[in-house]
Amino acid sequence: MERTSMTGRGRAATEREILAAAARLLGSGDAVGMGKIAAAAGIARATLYTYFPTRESLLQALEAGANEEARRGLDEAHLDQVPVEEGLARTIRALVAVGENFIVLLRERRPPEPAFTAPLAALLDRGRKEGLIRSDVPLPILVDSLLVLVAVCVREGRDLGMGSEDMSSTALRLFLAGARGAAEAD
Amino acid sequence: MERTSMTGRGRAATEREILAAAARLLGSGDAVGMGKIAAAAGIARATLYTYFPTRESLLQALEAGANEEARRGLDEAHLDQVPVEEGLARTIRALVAVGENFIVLLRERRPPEPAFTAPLAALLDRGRKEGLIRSDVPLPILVDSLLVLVAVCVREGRDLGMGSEDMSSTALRLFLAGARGAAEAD
Amino acid sequence: MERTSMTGRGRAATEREILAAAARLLGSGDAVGMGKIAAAAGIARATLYTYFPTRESLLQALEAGANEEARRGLDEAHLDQVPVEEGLARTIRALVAVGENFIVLLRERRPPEPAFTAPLAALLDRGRKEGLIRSDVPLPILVDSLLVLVAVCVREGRDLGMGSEDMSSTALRLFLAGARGAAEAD
Amino acid sequence: MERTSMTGRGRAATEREILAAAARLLGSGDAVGMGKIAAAAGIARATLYTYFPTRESLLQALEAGANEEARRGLDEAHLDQVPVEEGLARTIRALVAVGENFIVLLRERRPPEPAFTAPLAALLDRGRKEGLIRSDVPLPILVDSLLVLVAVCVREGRDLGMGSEDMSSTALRLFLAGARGAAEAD
DNA sequence: TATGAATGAGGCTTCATTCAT
DNA sequence: GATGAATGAAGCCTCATTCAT
Repeated sequence: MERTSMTGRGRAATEREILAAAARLLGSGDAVGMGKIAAAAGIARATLYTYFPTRESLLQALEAGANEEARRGLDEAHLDQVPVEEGLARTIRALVAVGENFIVLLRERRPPEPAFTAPLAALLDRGRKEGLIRSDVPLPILVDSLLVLVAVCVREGRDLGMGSEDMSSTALRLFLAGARGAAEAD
Repeated sequence: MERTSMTGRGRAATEREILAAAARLLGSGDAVGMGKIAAAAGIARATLYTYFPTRESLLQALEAGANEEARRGLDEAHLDQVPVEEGLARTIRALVAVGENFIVLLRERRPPEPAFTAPLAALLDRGRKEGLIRSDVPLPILVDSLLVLVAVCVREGRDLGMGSEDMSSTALRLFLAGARGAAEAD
Repeated sequence: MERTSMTGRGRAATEREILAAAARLLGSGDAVGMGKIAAAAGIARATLYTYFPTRESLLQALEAGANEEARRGLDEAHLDQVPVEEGLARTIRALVAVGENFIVLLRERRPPEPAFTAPLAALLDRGRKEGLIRSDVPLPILVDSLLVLVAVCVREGRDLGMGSEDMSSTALRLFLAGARGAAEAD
Repeated sequence: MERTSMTGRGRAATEREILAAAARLLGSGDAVGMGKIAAAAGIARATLYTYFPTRESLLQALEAGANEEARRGLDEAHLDQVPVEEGLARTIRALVAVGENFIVLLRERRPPEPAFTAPLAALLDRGRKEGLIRSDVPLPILVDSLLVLVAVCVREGRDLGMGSEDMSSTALRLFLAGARGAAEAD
C-alpha cells in the first residue's frame, strides 16, 4: 500500500531517471531544453514539470544532489582528522565519485556552494600552516585550481577510458606536484 | 581630415567596441543575446548586424581574434628554440595576454584550435623526452590542465586585483610545481 | 467518447482550419505572415508552429493538398481513356474543385508539380495528334494558358457569384474556343 | 548649363536605369529588396531613395510607366475606329510591347488600372454587340483572360526565344479562337 | 498522475527607411 | 547629389511554462 499509482517505475525512480538524464545531457556540451531532457527520461514534457516545476528547480536539484553527494563524501572523509595530504586525496576521490554531476555544475556556471568549497578551503589553509601547501598563491585560486583539475581529469579521463582511481590519482598528482618530471613519484 | 565619413567613432573603432563588449558579457556568465551585446556596445541591434551578420559570425570573430592573438604570441615565443621551462613561461604569458577573449573561448565551449594547442602539446612532449615533464599523465590532460589553470588565474586574479605578471607566474608555478609547499620557490 | 483529449476542436480540425485560413489569406493578395495566419485560424502564433514547424512547411502542406486533390481528380478522370475534349472538361473540373488552394499555388509562384502538369501536357499532345488541338502554339504555352484561365475563372467567378459548374464550363469554352462569338455553343 | 552635377549619366538616365533594373528583378520571381534593386542599378541604397522615397513609390512609378506606355499604345491604336478584331490585335501588341513591366504588375498584384482595362472592356463590349465576341462569358472574365494570356505568352515566349510578333499573334489566336485545332487559321 | 496541446516571452535576422557627411 | 552608416519595425522560430483532459 505504499505506492499508490504510477506508470512502471514509481515516482522516486522516475525522478532519479530524470536527474540522470539531465546530468548526462547537460554534461555533454550542446544546448539542452526541457523537451530533450524529458525525452531522454522517457516521459512527456508536461510530466517533467510535475517533478520539477521549473528548469531552474531542476538545475537546483542537480546541484543539491551533487553538493549532497560531495558533502557526504567529504563528511565521511573526516578531513580535519587526517593529514592534509590524505585529506586532499579523499577530497578528490569524493569529487571524482560525484563525477558527471560535478562537471555539470561547472558547465552550468553555478558557483560551487560554500558548503562545498569551505571544507576544502579549510583543509588547504591548514596545509599552509603546516608548510605543506604553498602560501604564495591566493587561497581562492588554489581552491578553484583543484576543482577544475578534477573536472579536466574526469572529462578527459572518461574519453581516455580511465577508471575513477586513475582520475583521482592523476588529479591529486597534478594538483600537488604539478607537471614537473616526477614520473615515478606517487 | 583623415577619416572621410562616419558617425561618432569610425567603423573600425565600433567593431572593436563590439568585440570588447561581447567578450566582457560572454565572459561573465549569464545568457547573452545580440540585443544585450548591441546595447553594451552602444548601438542598435540592427546596427550590430551590419558588423556581424550572424551571432555565429560574431563568436567566430571573437575566436579568430583570440586565436590570432595567441598564435602571434606563441609564434613570437619561438617555443622550439628555448628550454621547455622557458617555453612554458612564454606560452602562459601569451595566453594571459589574450586574457578576456581567451576565457570566452573556454566558456563558449569552442574547443581551442589545434593551431592553438598543437605547439603546446609539442612543447610538453619535448619536455617529457627531456625528463622535465612527467610521463605518467596523458598528454591531453596536461594540455587541458595548463589551459584551465591559466583561465582560473586570469579569472580569479582579476577579481583579486592581480597584474598579468602575477597571474602568469602563478599559473606557471601551479602548473609546473603544483600546490605543494614551496613557498619560496618561484 | 470518441476523442480522448483536445482543446476546443481537435487537432485535425484545427489543422484544416489553419490550412483554410492560410489559403484564404495567401490567396487574397497582400503580404501575410505567420502571425496573421495564426490569428485568422484563432490560435496563437506559437501554436501554429506545433502544426507546421516552418512557414515553408505550411506552404508545402498547402501545395501538397492542392496537388493531392488535383492528382486524385485527374487520376479518377482517366484522361487517357476518354476523348480529348472530355478529358479537358474533366481536367478543368478537377482544377476548379481544388479552387482556392489551386489559386494559392499560382500566387505563391510555386511552379505546379510535374505530376500535375504532365498528364495535362500528355492530353494536349494527344489532342494535337488527333488534330483537335492546334499545333501552332507551343505546348508549354497551352498548358499554362489552361491553368491561368482556370485561375481567372475561379477568382472572378467567385466574386461574380458563379457556381463551380459555371466556372468550369466557362474556362473550358474560353480555352477551347476562345472569345470569338459563339454565344450559343457550349 | 542644363545639367549641374551628376555622376556619369545624368539624373533621368539613372532613373530609367533604376526602373529597368526593378522591372527585371521584380519580374523574375524571387524576393527582391531595395538593396538588390539599387545594386542592380549600380547605385547605393541610399541613392535609390533620392529617386524614389519609398518602395511603394517605386512600384507606383513602375506601374505608372507601364500604364502610360500601354495607354499611349492603346490611344494610338484608335481602338474605337477600327474593327473589333483589329482592335484586339492592336491592344495585344501594345501590351506585349510593354512586356516586362506589364508582367511585373500582375506579379506584384497591382490590379490593372481602370484607365488600362476600360478601353479594353469597351472594345470587347462593342465586339459583343456586333456578335463577334461571345456573350456567355462575363465581361470581367474576358478582360482578365486577355491580360493573363498575354502575360503567359510573354513569359513563356521569352523562355522559348519567341519574338514579340510571335507572342502577340499567339496571344491573339488563343484569346480569340482558343486552343481548338485550327492550325492553319489566322 | 501523466499527457497532448496551447501559449507568452524572447532570440535571431531582414528590410525599408533615415541621418550625417 | 551620392553615399556609408544607423536604425525601428516586423518576420520567423524556440523555449519554458501552463492548461485541460
